[in-house]
Amino acid sequence: MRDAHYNFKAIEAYWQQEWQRQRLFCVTESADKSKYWILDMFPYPSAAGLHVGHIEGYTATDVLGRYKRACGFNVLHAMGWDAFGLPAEQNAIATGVHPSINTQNNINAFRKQIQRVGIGIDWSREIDTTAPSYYRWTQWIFLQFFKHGLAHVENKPVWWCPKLGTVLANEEVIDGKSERGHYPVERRALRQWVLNITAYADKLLDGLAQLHWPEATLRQQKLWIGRSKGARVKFQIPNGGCLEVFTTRPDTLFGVSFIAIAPEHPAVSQLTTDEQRAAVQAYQASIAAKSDLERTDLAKNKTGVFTGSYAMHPLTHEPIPVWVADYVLMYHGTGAVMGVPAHDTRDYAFAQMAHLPIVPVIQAEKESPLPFCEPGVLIHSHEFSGLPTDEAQERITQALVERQLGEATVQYKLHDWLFSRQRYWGEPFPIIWVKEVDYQRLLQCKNSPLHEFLPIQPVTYEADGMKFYAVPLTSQHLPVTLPKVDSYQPTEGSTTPLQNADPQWLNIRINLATGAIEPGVQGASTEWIEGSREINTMPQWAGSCWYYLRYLSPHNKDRLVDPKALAYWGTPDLYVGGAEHAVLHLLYARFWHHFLFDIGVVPTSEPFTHLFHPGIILGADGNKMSKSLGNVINPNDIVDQYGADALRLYELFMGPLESSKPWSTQNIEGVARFLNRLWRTCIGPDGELSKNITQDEPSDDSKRLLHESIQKVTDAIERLRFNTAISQLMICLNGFQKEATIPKQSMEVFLQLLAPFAPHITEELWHRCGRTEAIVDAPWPKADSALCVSRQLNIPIQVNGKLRGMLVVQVPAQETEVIQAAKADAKVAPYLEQKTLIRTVYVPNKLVNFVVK
RNA sequence: GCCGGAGUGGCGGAAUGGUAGACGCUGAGGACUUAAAAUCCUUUGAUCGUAAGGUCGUGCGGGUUCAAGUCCCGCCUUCGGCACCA
Repeated sequence: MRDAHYNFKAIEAYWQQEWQRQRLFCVTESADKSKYWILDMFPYPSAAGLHVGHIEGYTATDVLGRYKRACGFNVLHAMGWDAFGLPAEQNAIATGVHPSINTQNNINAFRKQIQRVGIGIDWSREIDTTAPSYYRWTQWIFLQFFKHGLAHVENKPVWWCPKLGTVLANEEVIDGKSERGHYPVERRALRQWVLNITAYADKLLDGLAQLHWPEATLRQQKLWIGRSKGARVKFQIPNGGCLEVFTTRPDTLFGVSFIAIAPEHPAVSQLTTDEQRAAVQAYQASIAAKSDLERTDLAKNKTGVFTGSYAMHPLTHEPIPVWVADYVLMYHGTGAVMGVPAHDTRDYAFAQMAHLPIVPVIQAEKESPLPFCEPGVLIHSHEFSGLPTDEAQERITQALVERQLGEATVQYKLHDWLFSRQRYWGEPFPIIWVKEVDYQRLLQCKNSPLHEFLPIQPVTYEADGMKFYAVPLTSQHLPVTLPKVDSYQPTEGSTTPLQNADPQWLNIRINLATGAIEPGVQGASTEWIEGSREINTMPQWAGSCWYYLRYLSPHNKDRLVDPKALAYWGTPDLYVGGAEHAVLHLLYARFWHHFLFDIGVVPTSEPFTHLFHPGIILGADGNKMSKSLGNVINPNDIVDQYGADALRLYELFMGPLESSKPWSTQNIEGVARFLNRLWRTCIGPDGELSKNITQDEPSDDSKRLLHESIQKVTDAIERLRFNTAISQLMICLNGFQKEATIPKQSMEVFLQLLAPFAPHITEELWHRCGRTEAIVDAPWPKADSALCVSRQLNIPIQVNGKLRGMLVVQVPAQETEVIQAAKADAKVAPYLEQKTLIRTVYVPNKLVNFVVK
């Protein structure tokens, strides 16, 4: 292969094949080398193929990986597929073809695309969340949650999306629409699996402190967890019992002029007097008819109706009117609030609407209009008057505790994680539902293998007057694979496509003593209990919560992750992926990892200590790339036209990695020219190494340029400022070309610097220079800082901060000499005449500034 | 509404408080060519001036400093996030 012109197609194909053949990027634990683990958020293999945005991220990590490797690190860079999820299932519904077929096709296309841009991946570690050998461990982790009482079943109002035929987690609902597909959602009460993430709220919050993450992402997680300290306060109500409210401002307790409860609050009908019943019921009906979007519209005026009842203030014993108001949300706190109009904006608006008293109980430092929502000093608050907010909160809470009418508590915005979907293409739950009597028999059979994941508190649900108990299958039953079904069509209510599976799969019996399972209905006996399988599947997030761990020992059959591999690789040194996962994936995965830490599976509590979000690549029109706008760039077309190296180089040259930037096919010409110029510089018209590449010693100027480039490129890669690294490489090549000849040793160093960005062309030229090892395995060049300093410098001379002249000085320059010369400079002197020199600022090797009057 | 990021030539963007606009694109002029493409050279912030050179200039208004794109205060625009969370 001795092309005279830059035949990127042949070069790229050849080296990609060669790297594969040599298994160049396959790594193993190696005690004599430091590890560097670089992790990309693995993609969902969509039918649309890899996006230029994916490539930007993978190229960035590849550049870092190749660079670290040249620096002597043992670099782990693996790839996998987050392949469960709705689009494959929607396709299955439309075509009747099993989602796994479609998924495998997409995976093959994605893998090929990634290989085509030359990303250095250890493909021996490839994982696929839909492979039974993988989801066996997803199911195993679920069973651990189950065993530790963190997974249970609730019949609760959930977001139901009729179009998708499934429920969605809070996080998957945006403005009353599904995150995927933007279909309307509604509230429905359904039986659901729930993971108790709120039990980890504090750990997830506290753990943020040790993370090197973008500030905005840390803030988003913090706000999402939404920890608020406050108190629960009981207001006694007429027919006995209490109305409990949550407040973060117990210090304003004496300013309560009403209590507002959510329209769905269970105490509404008890509290409603006969005179008010019609009005309250009409109000409830009007709220029920509204969508959540309408209800939560901030701009709307406050509404509500009086129940006719009064609750008793816990400290003053005064009667407080109880209102029903839809600005109170049933799903937060207790679904009831104490209205303190003087010190809460919402309560203030409500009180004005309802003509309720507004009693100030907090004094502001200076005159402030009501509502005043800041801390201050208490007034009109009996013995607590005069106390500052923070002290009053403690004292008043204490007073409530003494009367058993309140307690200090912490409330989270974070809700438990809705963990089941009424769909087909997801991990089946390894759970069997049995009757109460059978569960009791299981409990008595103390040596049963089925106790492996049995929780202390049974997980149950009731239907048609029957109570069902969840029995966890054992490790030996895993994986529970997806059965074949005739129809993937989503269903109404709480049935799911798995309901259509073979009854032999749906109904099984389990041997209490041995844990053996047999298909179909065969009747119970002394040894066997009968049950039916859970027919929900897990949400798409499940598989992505722990995939990175599997990269460390992807083929291990006995363990989720090999502890030896874990001890060597630790946690990823850098995790790169989109900011759109700031709360969803990153919070869920942290939760799982914290839990795995608690049960001793992993040695650290946090999975991702260093995180980076690449910016989005927009269409040439500045809009987000989308089919409907017709501004989508297909990376395959770019690779065909300009080559993978040009694509890689351009994507990183566009701008800083973290910022969003528009695509410009015109600008890619620039980097393509740069690569062509490099080729022509190295290869002569005969296809051999150019005559201009010589064994000469480099000139001082070119030596300085090279070492300056080593320094700048190295520093830029370390700081992920790839765009400036590339510009320095362009400067370097421009400089080389000004010389009559280029020393081969300089060119080889230049190729090494460019290699992480444009691995194919540099590998080719490197070998044509006569080198035999892979360019990534040549040690990264070191800058000689002594060579970087120029012997001559241009020193700007300012007068009163304005540039007036330029001085050329020899480098070890004496201050007095420089200043003398500066004063004497023909362009500067006139500005100093007739003036008094007040001050002379001299910054060595930088500038001179004369301050005159 | 609240919280955060960002505003620099015709465009993408550079610039540890120290020569604003590196590098690239585009445009203009030129060389090579029968011609074109490719390539190479010159030039390309605005403005005044024949020129030397001057003045202005990093969203707007102030401030700190010998010196501000960079730091501080107050706005505007824009992009994200949250959105009655008590």
